[in-house]
Amino acid sequence: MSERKRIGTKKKVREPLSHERIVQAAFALIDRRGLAVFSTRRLAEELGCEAMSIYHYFPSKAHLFDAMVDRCMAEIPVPPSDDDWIERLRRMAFGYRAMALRHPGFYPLLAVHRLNTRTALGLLDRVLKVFEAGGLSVAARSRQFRVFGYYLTGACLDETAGYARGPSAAEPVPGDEFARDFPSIAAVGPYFKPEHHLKTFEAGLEVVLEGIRASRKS
Amino acid sequence: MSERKRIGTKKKVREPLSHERIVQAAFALIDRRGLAVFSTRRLAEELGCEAMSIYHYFPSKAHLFDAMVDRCMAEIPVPPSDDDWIERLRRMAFGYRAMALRHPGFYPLLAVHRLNTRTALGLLDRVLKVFEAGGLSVAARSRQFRVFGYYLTGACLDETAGYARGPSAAEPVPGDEFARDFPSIAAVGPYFKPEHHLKTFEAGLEVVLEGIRASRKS
DNA sequence: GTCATATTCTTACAGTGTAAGAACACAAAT
DNA sequence: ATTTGTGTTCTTACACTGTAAGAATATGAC
Repeated sequence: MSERKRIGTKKKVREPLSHERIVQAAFALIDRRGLAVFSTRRLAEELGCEAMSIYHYFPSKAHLFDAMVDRCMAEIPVPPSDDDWIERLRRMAFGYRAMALRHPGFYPLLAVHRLNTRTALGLLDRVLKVFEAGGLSVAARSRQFRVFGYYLTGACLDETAGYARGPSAAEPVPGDEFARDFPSIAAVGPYFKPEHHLKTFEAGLEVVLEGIRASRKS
Repeated sequence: MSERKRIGTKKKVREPLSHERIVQAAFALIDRRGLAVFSTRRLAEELGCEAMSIYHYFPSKAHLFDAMVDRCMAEIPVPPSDDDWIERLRRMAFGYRAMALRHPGFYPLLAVHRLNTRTALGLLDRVLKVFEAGGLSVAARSRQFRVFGYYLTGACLDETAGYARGPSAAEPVPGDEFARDFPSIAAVGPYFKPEHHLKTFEAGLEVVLEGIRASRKS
């Protein structure tokens, strides 16, 4: 690692491309400017290369997205197995949410993405093992696992791309009409701000976890 | 309405375009072939016209999607207010799910769409009124309303575009390796089939509803 | 008929993902 | 130092997208 690239001269020196660098740049671009404006050409611009150069590392945009999904899943920590199983689920839920909030632009894509890479399946498998450790029957843990996932997906989607942020061409209803025609929404409006998201997430999570714990008897 | 169009002759007779007909055709196309292959040109083909003719009725694709979202929201029945409030929430949850399942191709778009049309806001307002009827404080109903929505969104997304259906370029892990490397997933596999979706949805919904009911005291 | 208006189509453009292959870089072998 | 090979990057091209601008057509009023 002595003088392999002569950094600092004016001569078109550039970090060479790599899977890692491309994935990083894609996250940076998407989480900063949104999925809607993402394209291979813009990503290439960000990387300082031509669009087709990316295809030497990823055979298609879909494969790049797969790699990004994989990376997101790998970021989620799985707590040690000597903790209480419910506590482990709670920790993983927070870990999942933290991942989503680190990638607000990308998360909506992850939420509807098929999870069939080894990394993703490995995580799901480990989550299911926690349900097994809790002593749930096959039927119970398959259900509770899904309910757990439903809640996490819905919550993270709302916090990242929620209906206040999603795309829409309709112009918003003006403030005064809004207050008159939708008084119940207006009343809770202040509580819909981001600073209440964590509390809401926690409250809902506890309910879901309580349901999971209770399902052990049935 | 006697002989306005002479139906049945070979002469290029065609139902004239309309907002309604375009929206219907868009639902048909998307729910049959998926969002990925949808385009204005293909929709025009389905309608028997040219792509630009659609723009006389909707100023952009985004506006068409807005109209479709609106229509979906209008399809959800709101139960009469003399029922028990929890029962009303349960009914609306099933109504919402039924809407999603009627439009499996379109739902993923709806799930991340901003809801700021009058129709959509009207529905949200009526849902919030149910929480008010239940006697929840402003803070409690703002939270429980969101948790309710999180669950519905996550569940319907999974049932329509779930991770078993979403896009992915990665080739699936072969069966024998799967059983060896991901035994916990393999064990619950049979329970992940669509015939178990309803039971799972109901189980999770009851947990969420119980949480909502319990939040009245706090 | 003529005319006004509403509807539909033609053409065109900038942007997309990516196939095919040319051009380049650089280490090892001569 | 030159050649060779191999991995990396770029050039060009194509079929597709959403939609702007305006021409052509249909429809009904007078």
